[in-house]
Formats: sequence, structure tokens, C-alpha cells
Amino acid sequence: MSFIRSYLWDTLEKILSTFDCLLCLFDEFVFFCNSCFMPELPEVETVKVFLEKNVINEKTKSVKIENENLRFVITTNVSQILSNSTITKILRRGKYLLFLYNNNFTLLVHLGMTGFFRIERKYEFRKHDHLIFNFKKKKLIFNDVRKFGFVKIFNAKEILNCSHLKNLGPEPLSSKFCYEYFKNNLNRKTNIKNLLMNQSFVAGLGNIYCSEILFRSNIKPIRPINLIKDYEITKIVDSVKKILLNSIKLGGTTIKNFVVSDEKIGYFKNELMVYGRDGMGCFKCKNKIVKITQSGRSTFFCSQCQK
DNA sequence: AGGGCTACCTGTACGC
DNA sequence: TGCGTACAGGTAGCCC
Repeated sequence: MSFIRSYLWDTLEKILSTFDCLLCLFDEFVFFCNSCFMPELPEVETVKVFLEKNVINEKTKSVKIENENLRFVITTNVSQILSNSTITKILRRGKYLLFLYNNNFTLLVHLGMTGFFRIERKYEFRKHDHLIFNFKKKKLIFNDVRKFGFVKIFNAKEILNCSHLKNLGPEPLSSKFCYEYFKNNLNRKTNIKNLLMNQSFVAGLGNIYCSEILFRSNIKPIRPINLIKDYEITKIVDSVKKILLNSIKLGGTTIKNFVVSDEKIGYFKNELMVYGRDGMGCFKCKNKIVKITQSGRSTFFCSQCQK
């Protein structure tokens, strides 16, 4: 009996300590989760919310550059400019993050394919750490395995006119992205998937969401845009907004499940209807999902449901 | 002018 | 087991 009691107690203690440990690492788990997938608009928005909670009004004591060789070399003036300044606001534009500082400088951040942030009280080096922001009681670390991401410093006045931001199309969740805007921009010679992927047409959509949006709209990704009917424009605009909003919402809820249940799956993986499902049955008609290559990128669709 | 292609990068999966 | 190769994708920059 005492053996059983002791065994149960040990087990309970183990479970509790694991749970406690998981809770402590909650913020890190959030970004491991993100790092499993390419950051598109909803993921960048989730990162933005995380940063708002953790680094707003925190004075940056110093910035250490562990490795300056990202997509663009990190200039040494980044650490000089940001030391002893305070982040007052975090903004998102498309897939870009903007850190606004109280000294009229703005740090432009792109997560690339695998970039993510984590917060630590005591810094522990991990492979592919590139940048460490030292605050009074914590550290913000930028890690990027494939180095497609970058950080660049700009004067606040120049930032909106920089080459990365000046040609970006409207935010898909804004009222600017609507039927009229879509209709007035169909004078390009391309197909619907490439149009949605084009950041100058609409900012923030990536390869995964484009496949999903077109499945929801019942439109084949290779369709030339001059053959898109008016009612289909409405359908696409609607799908863009619904899918993005749903994904942002899920980003905030199922991560908790991820932590508690320790399932090593991304939060929107369960929601994917076509992406990565080639050879498998369509959820609507059971027909096999097809994978093709468009402009060097994989596209997934159902030839039965999408015309 | 603008559309299309490719390099960049590294971990992972797979075949031999 | 171990090696080689293909693949994944966001963006800039080049080419046509």
C-alpha cells in the first residue's frame, strides 16, 4: 500500500513539475510552434502580439550581434543606435515587423522562413542565434536557421519609403482590400495563385494560405486572372479575410492545447484542406488532391472542386 | 514595365 | 551506417 502511495506521489510530482516547467517555457513554445512553419501574416501577427506583451516600454541596455550574416549583413550601428533606447510600439505590415523606438529610429524585421523570437531570463546559446536584445531583467533573442530573415535600422521618417515597404499592396484584412480594389487590379498578365502571392498586390499572403484560399473559393490556382468572374472576386476576397482571421484566432487558442497536451503539431495544421495533402482525398469530394509547381513553388488543389 | 526565374540557406527525408 | 541528393519557401535581383 505504501509502495503504491509513494509511486502515485512520485508520479504526481513528476506531472506537476513537468507542467510547471512547460508553463515557464510557454512563450518559447509559442515560437517553436511558429518556427515549424513559414511565417505568413497570421504567424507574424501572433509574434507581434507576443512582443507587445513582452518588450513594450522595456529599455534596451544593449544589443549583441552574435552573427551578422543574415539575408543582409546586420550593420554595426544597430547596436549603437538601439542601446539605451526604448521600444514604444510594435507594428506589422504584411510579413514585416516594425519596432518603433523612442529615439526616432525604427527596426525593420523580417522572419524569412524560419526566424523566431524567444524570451529568456538568463541567456543560453542555441545554434543559429543571431541577435540578443538585453533588457534589465530579460533577453529577447532572434534565431533563424536558414538566414532568410533580416533586421535593418531606419530613421522613422524614412521607413515607410524604404524599398521593402513602399511597394507593398494593401493589408488583406483592411477595408482597402475589397471587390473594387481587386477588380481594378486585374490588368496584369498572370494567374490567380501568383497574383495572390505577389506582395505588391496584397501584403502578407504566402504559399500555404494561397492554396487554402483558392480551395475555399473553388478556383483552380492556374486560372489566368482575366478569366475570373465578378462573383468569384467576391468569393476570393471573402475567403482571404475569413481564413486569415480564423488562423489568427487559432494562433491564440490552440497553442495552449499544444503546451498542455505536448502535441508536437502546429496550431493550424489541422485546419489545412489542401496544402501538403497531395495524393490524399479531398475533404469535400474524396477526389485526390493534386500537387503542381507554379513559379518554382508547390501548389495544392482539388481538380474536382476547383475549376 | 513587368513577369518569371534563381540564389540564398540548412534541416529533413529518402534512396542506394 | 553513411553518404549523396532533392526538397521546402520569402525576397531581392537579375534577365528577357
